[in-house]
Amino acid sequence: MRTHYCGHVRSEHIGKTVTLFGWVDRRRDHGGVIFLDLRDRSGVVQIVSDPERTPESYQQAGDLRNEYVVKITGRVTRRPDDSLNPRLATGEIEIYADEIELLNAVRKQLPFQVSAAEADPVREELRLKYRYLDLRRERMSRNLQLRHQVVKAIRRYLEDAQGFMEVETPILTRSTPEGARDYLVPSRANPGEWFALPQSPQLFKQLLMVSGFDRYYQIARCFRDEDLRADRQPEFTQLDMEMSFMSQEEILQLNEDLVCHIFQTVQGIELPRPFPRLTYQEAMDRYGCDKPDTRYGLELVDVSDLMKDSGFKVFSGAIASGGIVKILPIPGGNDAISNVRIKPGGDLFNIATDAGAKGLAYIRVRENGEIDTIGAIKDNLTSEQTQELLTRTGSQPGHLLLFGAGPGDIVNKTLDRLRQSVARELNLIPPDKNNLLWVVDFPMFEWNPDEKRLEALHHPFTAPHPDDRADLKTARAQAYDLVYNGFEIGGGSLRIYQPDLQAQVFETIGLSTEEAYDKFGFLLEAFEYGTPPHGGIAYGLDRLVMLLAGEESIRDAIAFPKTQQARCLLTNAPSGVDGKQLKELYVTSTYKPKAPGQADAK
RNA sequence: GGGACUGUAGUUCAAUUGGUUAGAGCACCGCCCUGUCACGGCGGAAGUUGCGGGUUCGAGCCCCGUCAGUCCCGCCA
Repeated sequence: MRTHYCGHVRSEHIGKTVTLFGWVDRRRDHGGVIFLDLRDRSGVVQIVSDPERTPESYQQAGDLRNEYVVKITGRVTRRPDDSLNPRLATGEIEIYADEIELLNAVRKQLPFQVSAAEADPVREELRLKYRYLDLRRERMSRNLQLRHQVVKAIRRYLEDAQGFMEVETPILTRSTPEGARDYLVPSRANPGEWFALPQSPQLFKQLLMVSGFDRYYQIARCFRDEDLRADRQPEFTQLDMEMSFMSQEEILQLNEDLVCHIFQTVQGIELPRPFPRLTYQEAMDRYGCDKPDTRYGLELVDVSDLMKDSGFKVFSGAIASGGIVKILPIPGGNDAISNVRIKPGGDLFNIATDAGAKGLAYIRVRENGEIDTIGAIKDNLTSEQTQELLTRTGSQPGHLLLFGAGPGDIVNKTLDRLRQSVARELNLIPPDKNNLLWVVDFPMFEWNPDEKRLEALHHPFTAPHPDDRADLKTARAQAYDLVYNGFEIGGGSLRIYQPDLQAQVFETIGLSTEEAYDKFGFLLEAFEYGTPPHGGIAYGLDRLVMLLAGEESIRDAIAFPKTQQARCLLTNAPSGVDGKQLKELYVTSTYKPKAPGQADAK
């Protein structure tokens, strides 16, 4: 009996004859026996070519180098030697080759060692140029398999357990209201007009609700033409969901279920439930951030009321002009953080000023309960105020207190960045911790100082909290984000389904009825044909996979990612096109793209 | 648009204050040994120091420009 076990040979196959396909990963010759490591997508299997058994196979194996695609037929045996090396993929079983067929050659010198030890770094530029080889490496192969497992778990749960249905939405479409820059595609059939690639399927999924597909999901590709980061790519994948007739509470419950299912099936991790919830206000108060990393403490303390009448004008002045004063207390900060770093030119000072702060005040709590600080603070604090301040911040000897004073958004931004930086430096972040939490009750709108108007924080179809209808300007939204270890991995909202309320929201953000209809009249018209109450959520799939894989770059969760300059080093896209193509598209350009690396040409 | 870091053999790195013929591990090639598994031994080949210019008696190292990659700010849910 000959069984085909390509890529899945395990100890239960011992005694059977198998056929395997793969790449010769390494070849060694010992004691007249030739060993081949065969790499395929399940890892590495050791092949033994025994000269006493089959002279032909020995001859073939002897001619091999580490550079062939092969088909090997042989018998699975247990390794005779019991000194197994558990670190290696090979070991427990091996295969006596009866026949080795060379299917294809491989260039003898690879750009980098595919089988190199995990610790061996390779320049990312090279990895991206030869991505197909990079993906052969164990780490990347594992990441893509993990991604596949996550998607499979999502589909199983949503379709089989919850009755969701996947619907594909257009890639060539209109601009949606997310607010990022669009990728545009010229229309040959409609001279001078342009498609936009979707920033998300937002409008289409709401239309599907009107159509009666009350539980929709899609693994959806999205595009945003903004600058890249370690966790941002110009094209990325969302798990996009929308459902009708469900309350916010029901949506959160279903999604907790989904996320627990993913962690359970993919990682074998049982997440504690229910997920903690923070209101937006609590998150900003305690962490200065709407996606707080709650794996460690370092919570912020508001001392505005204490400093209101302080003689220290930086503090009292900030409050007088509508700002706040908050403290980031750092246990052990006295020893760990020197004054040089807090004062002008220091790294922590720079973090503060980069965030918009004017400076960085501090107090050091000494052994005897005394405090060290700059004179201007010390001279203007009564001993009662000092005591209250130390009590509120839970200060012990050794604490360093960093102050933020000024407009609330700048103070929060400053202390949030300092908090994260300090936590990393002091190793306060526990490994292997999975903190998931909901942030709820986001505000509906945010003041845009540049355009001098209110802006929808989420998007303009987000429903306001039913208790806050009286004054929409300050209303909370029925919007929620899912935060995982300080990363926003999902966000959504209940949507507006009543036309009059929608009109009020447009009015609030200064969008006239005409402008609104011009932008998304098709959606507003659809809503006149009986819209069910609905809401949804979208997850950043690449980011989720990155975090589950323990990677620090989203690129390591994507098969073929772009560089920070939004180029593909493998295909060298984007590229210039010939004039004929442009002419067909009625696109004229006076800008001649330079070839990448042109300056290198002689 | 801005800031920081990086670029040396196929690859990962080293090279004192600017000073001889730019070194090492892995990979590659040859020979030997060996049920090996990061095998071992001996030998070999391999370099426009990203590219262009400048300073200098002399530049991998200093200066200017440029290309590429990474991280961050702005931007972006």
